[in-house]
Amino acid sequence: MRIPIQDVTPTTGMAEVIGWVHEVRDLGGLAFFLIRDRTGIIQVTIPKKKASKTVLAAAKTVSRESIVRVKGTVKAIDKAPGGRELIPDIFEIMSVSESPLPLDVVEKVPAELDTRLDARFLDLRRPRVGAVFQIRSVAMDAINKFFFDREFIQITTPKIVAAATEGGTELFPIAYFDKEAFLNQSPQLYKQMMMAAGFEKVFEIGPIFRAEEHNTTKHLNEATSIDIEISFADHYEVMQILEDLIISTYEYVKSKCNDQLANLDCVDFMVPKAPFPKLPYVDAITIAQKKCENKIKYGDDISTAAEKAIGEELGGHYFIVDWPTDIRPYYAMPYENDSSICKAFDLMHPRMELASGAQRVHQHDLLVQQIKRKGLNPESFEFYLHPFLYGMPPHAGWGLGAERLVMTMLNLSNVREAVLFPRDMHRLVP
RNA sequence: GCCCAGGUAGUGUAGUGGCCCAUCAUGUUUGCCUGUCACGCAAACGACUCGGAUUCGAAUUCCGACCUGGGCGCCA
Repeated sequence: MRIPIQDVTPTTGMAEVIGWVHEVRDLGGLAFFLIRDRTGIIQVTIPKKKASKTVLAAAKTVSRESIVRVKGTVKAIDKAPGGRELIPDIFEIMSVSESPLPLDVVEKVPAELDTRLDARFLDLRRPRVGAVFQIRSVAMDAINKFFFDREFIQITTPKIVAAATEGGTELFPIAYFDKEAFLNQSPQLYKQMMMAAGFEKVFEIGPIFRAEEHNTTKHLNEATSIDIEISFADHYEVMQILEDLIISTYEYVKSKCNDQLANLDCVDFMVPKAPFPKLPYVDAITIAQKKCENKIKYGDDISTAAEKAIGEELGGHYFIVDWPTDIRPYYAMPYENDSSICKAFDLMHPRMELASGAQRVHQHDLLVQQIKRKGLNPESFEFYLHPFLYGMPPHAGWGLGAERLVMTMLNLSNVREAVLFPRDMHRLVP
C-alpha cells in the first residue's frame, strides 16, 4: 500500500511510496534519489553492491520528474532529510518524463513568470508554488466555514448577463444565440435581489470578469470574488464581519499550514490585529496630501501613490469610510444628515485594496434618482429595480478579492502567483 | 488606453560595431567516484524572435512586425 511521503518516519519499518524523481545524486557505488509527492520529499538510497539487478536497471535509466514506485526498508539516519531514508527492494518506473524539462522544478535556475505559466503544471510541482495553492484551499475552507457557522446561505448567480452592473468598468461581450450578452463583472445586483427574496444572509464565491486593459501585478481579467449581502444590516455591521473573516482566515491558515508556510519562508506569519482602524475618506486624503508630491484634492479617487502613502502611515489592515457619494456607485447609501458622503467603505491592506462594500440604497425612488445622477439609464436596470418596489429590506454587503487576499497574506509579488491559470491582457492559454 | 523597459542554448544570464563560428551557471549525454544533500571531477551537446535598412563588417545601430515584463489611470 502506498503511503504519503510525510507519513514515513524513522520507525515506519517497510514503506511504499509513489512520487516524482526530484533530484538524483549518483556517487558511483552509492546513489541518492529524492522522491517527491505533494506531502513532502524522501531520500531513496541505493547501495549498488547490495541492490538487485532490476532496481539498478531502473535507477540507471530513470529521468528527473519521472514517476516511480519505491518499496523498501526505512532506515533511521541523521544524515538524511527528515531523519530517514528508504532502501528499495522495488524501484519501478510508472511514468517516464522526457528531458530536458521546460523549467527546473528544483529551482537551481530561476524561471520567469511567463515561462512558468506556460508550463504551469510543472511549475506547480515546485514545493513553494504548490504551497500557495494548498494554503489558498485552506483559506477558502476557512471562509466557507465562517459563513456556514453564521448561517449564511450560499448562492450562485449568473455569469452571463444582459447589462452592466455599474457602468464604468469594461465588460467582455459574448455571443449569446441572437442576443448581445456579457460576462458579469460582479454579482452585486443579484445578491441584492436575494435580499428581496428574503434570504437575509447570502454569500457567493465565484468568478468575476473585467475587460480593463491594465497591466499590473495586482489586476486580473478573471478573478474570484468573495461576496456577501445581509438584510437589516448597516455598513458597520458588515465591516465587522469582514474584519472577523480576515482574522479568522489568517488564524486558520496559521494553525493548519505550518509546512506550507515554511516552504514559502513565511516563518513570521502574523495574524492581523483587531480592530482595523476606520479612516474617514477626508482624513485619508489629508495624509496623502502631506506625504505625496502630486496634488490631491477632496473628491479624487485614492491614487496608487496615495494608497501607498496611507498604507505606510497605517502599517496594517484598515478601512477607508465615509466616501464622497459622487465617486461611489449609485447603490451606495448616502448619509441621511449629509448626502454628499455615503456609507461606503474599502478594506485596505498596506499594499492594495482588498474589498469594497457599503450599506445599499433600498428605497426604489432614491435608487432611480442616483442611477440618473450617474448618467445611467434606469430602464436598462428594470430587472434590478423591480424588486425594490415590493418590500426590499435595508441591507449592506461587500466583495472581497480572493486572489488579493492570498497575495497579501503570503506576501506574493504578483497576483498571478495566486491563480492557477491567470487571465490577463496577454494570456489566454493555458 | 497612455508611458517606460526588454526579447541570446530547455532554463536563467554575459556580451554597446571587428577581440563572438558568442560568456557563465544549470541541464542533457558519456566516463570516474560508497554518505550526497546546489555532491565533486573530466569531456561533449545545445542559442542571438522575425523581416527590412545602414556598414567592408551587426547579437550590438536604425525602421517595422510579433512577443514579453513593469508603471499609470481604474479597480477586487
